[in-house]
Amino acid sequence: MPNSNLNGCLNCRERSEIFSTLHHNELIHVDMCRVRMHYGVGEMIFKQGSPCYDFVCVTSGLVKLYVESGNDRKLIIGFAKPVDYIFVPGAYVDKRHHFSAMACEETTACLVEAEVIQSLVKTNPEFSYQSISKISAQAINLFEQLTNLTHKQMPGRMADMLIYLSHKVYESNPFFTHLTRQDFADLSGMTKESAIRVLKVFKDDGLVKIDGDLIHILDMPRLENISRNG
Amino acid sequence: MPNSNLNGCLNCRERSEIFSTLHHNELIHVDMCRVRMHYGVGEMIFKQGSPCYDFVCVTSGLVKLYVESGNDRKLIIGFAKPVDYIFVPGAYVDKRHHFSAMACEETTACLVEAEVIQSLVKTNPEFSYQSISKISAQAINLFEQLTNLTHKQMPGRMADMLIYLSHKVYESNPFFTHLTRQDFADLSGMTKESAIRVLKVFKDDGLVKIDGDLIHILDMPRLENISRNG
DNA sequence: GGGTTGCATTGATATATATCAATGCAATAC
DNA sequence: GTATTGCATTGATATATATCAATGCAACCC
Repeated sequence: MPNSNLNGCLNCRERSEIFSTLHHNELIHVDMCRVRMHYGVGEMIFKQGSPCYDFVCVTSGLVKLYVESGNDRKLIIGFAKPVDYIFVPGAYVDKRHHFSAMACEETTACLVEAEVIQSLVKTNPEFSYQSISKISAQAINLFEQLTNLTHKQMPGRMADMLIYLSHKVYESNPFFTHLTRQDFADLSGMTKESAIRVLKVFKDDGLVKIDGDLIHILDMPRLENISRNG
Repeated sequence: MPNSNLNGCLNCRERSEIFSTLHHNELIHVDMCRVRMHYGVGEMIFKQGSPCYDFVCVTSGLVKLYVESGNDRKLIIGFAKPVDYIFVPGAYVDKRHHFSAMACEETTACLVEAEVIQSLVKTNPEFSYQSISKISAQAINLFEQLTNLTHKQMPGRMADMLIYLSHKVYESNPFFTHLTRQDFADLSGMTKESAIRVLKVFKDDGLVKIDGDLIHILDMPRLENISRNG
């Protein structure tokens, strides 16, 4: 049964601001409709272009969100980690996904029918205000990503990415990551080979230390400086 | 008096979907709070980083929206034309503007205190749903812009830009524009010189005809092909 | 008319970045 | 134990793009 765990959504309410805006009976309703899913590393949660039926909330693991262009290049636009819900803008526009979501680690997520969530927007003003804030914040991040990727050269973009991973995704330094060099490249808009070369320079300059999956930013001020000067 | 024109917002309701969601008394209220402004070419309507006090709705002319990065490079992320309101995501996040708005032609716009609009989000579910749709559509455009700018080379980006101008901004072909070569460059993420060179190739290849401010796309299928193949 | 200003254009050159091809290297499969 | 697979790394090279410097050219000013 989907809501066999009685503390399901109530538990998440304590950890995610979005659920705190829901009234008790709304939360119960969401909880009833919820399906718990597990995804292995590399498994697709949803794919760009496909119809969007479900609202997805990540409860454990890590999910990368990326856009694909024709020539099978990818650009990672962000991550979802516990307890983030993935705002799907297409749900309010054309009922299609405009980016893909893939598990980068063993991941569990709750799915709720998109209709259920969207009807909350129409009945709960707090919830809709939260939704607007969420998508607004996402748009603001996209502005920054746009200028970073178009106005900076590779070292600046790589520095941005490392700082982003440390501050926003893993929230620690050093941090463990299972991201591949290709992911690094897809995050900073360059080829895998270029990513490797830039990282090598950073290592040689004593900016970072990379030990397998462990990344340690040794000189954050200098890295921030590289980010600033593009 | 701001609402000397009795048909003010009522008139816009007929031309812009966002106002059609407002109830009569809400519209009257917005109309009462509204200030009509005029901007000359090159005049700034609001600047990135500044506090956002006002909701802006363009009633005539053309406004470019752009983000600036440290090294005084710009990237135009879109335009607002009659009757578009400019959705300011910062209003729901940190009360700051995250992009700038500048008139590219003689422009008139109505300003309404941001608070007035934001309170409508909390009282009118139709209006908040519209707001979510608007910002969602904007986010979707940003995804596309991101991949266009990072995964395509100059000819592809220039083709995208010309198609965008013809289809979405001026909605005609040929079209008159007062945009400069620098604007073209800021739209397609390259330098002014590169923009000129790419345009020259397009002209020599018979793809477009440029006569001062008049731009004529002669071979749309081929231009779309260039856009697709990056 | 001559000067100034702002934008458009061109050419020469430097630089950043991608591509291609090869090799290394650890984990897993048989 | 050897083959295989997937990812990381390196070097050589080609290409895309920016930069710099100069010139053109129309509009406007005095």
